[in-house]
Amino acid sequence: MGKAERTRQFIIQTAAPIFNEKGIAGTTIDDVLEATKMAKGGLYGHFDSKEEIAYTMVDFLLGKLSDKVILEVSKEKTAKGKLFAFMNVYKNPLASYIEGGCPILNFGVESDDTSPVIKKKVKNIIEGTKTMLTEIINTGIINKEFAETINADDFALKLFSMMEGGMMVSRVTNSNKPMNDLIRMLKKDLELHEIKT
Amino acid sequence: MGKAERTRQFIIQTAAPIFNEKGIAGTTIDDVLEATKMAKGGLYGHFDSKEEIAYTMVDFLLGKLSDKVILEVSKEKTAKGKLFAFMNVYKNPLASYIEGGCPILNFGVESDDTSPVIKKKVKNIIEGTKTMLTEIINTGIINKEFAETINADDFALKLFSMMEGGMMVSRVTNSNKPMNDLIRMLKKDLELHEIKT
DNA sequence: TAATTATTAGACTTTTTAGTCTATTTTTGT
DNA sequence: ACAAAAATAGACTAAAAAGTCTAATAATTA
Repeated sequence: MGKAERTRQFIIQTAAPIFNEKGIAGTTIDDVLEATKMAKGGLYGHFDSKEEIAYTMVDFLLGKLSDKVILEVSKEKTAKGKLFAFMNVYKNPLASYIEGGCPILNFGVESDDTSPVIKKKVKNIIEGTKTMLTEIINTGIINKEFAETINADDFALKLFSMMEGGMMVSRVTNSNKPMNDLIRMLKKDLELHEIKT
Repeated sequence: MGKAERTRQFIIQTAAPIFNEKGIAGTTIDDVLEATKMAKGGLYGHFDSKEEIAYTMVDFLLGKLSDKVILEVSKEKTAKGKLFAFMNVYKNPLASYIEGGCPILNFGVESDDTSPVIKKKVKNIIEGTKTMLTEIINTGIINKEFAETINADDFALKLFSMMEGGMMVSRVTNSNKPMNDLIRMLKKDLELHEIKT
């Protein structure tokens, strides 16, 4: 990795949280310059426009969350363990894994009526995540970990939607309690379908 | 209502959907002028600044949603009917009651790290809505409509979070299906606690 | 290590956005 | 209908934002 690529990565890692917190429209190039202590020429040597910067930040943040989820989920062996690990990534919305909360939620809400390009990126992550959760649950059914009473598609959608909705509620109300209550409910719900061995 | 107040209301009703769709940072004064066909002098005769316009739009949109919810819920007599009516306000995220989706979600996500004033407004609506739902459920328990197995606080939070999360998922994926699936699950869930008469 | 290439600083230009001001028009109360 | 008050149009100013350019500096490699 040459100097240019290292600097590019530094810019991305340093400025990405700002985009996650203030949104794309709410973040200025000056914000990026201030955070990175770079001058304009330096920044524009690595990116052509604010739009390109924004797309890069969105890709980086969605990828970072995705990597974290995959890492945590893959540490667990059972379906139940994997689903619990997924939920645990979302606990603590006030000090979330990525500053500013869930980038899926943030960019999803910002882009749905303003940027088809970003909307598509978010859509892909949502569908990938939902598919992953569905497969975990179906594997759990096959392995006799869960009863066939559980509907994998439904549970995956419910779980994901509660994490996203809970993220917003917890962040706006300045409390981790809503999210923790939701996670507790989901874990209990899941255990209802569990086949005790 | 004099001319001034009528014009002010016209501006609010005409421009509010733009703020809901594009966000506050993403909406310009020129957007408002174009939508209302007004000139700058006209607009600034009714508002002092973009900030004041934004606050007014947020209040209007949150109030409009709140009024709609109260109207629909009050039409029903049973707790189950009221909860179903609440959910039905959220169905059809692609052609939502207010253009641009749920203002609680939109402004909650935009303001949580950028505007304490708007964040507070959203927080109040969230808490009011959750309290309303909790009271409906508790009344349902008292009236022997629901078994005491239902936890009012938990169910209210779950219901609300699923509507908000589902709103984002449905809008980003361009499909009402996620929201409709969530509503179906919630109705089924509720009926599990129902005392059949 | 010298030559070549890549990177950076920051002043400058352009564009966009917010906000002001005043002459004119419109409304309203008598 | 008319005088007083309110509202409006739109050119103008101010500020903030994005984006460009070049001389200088630093990194890379032959």
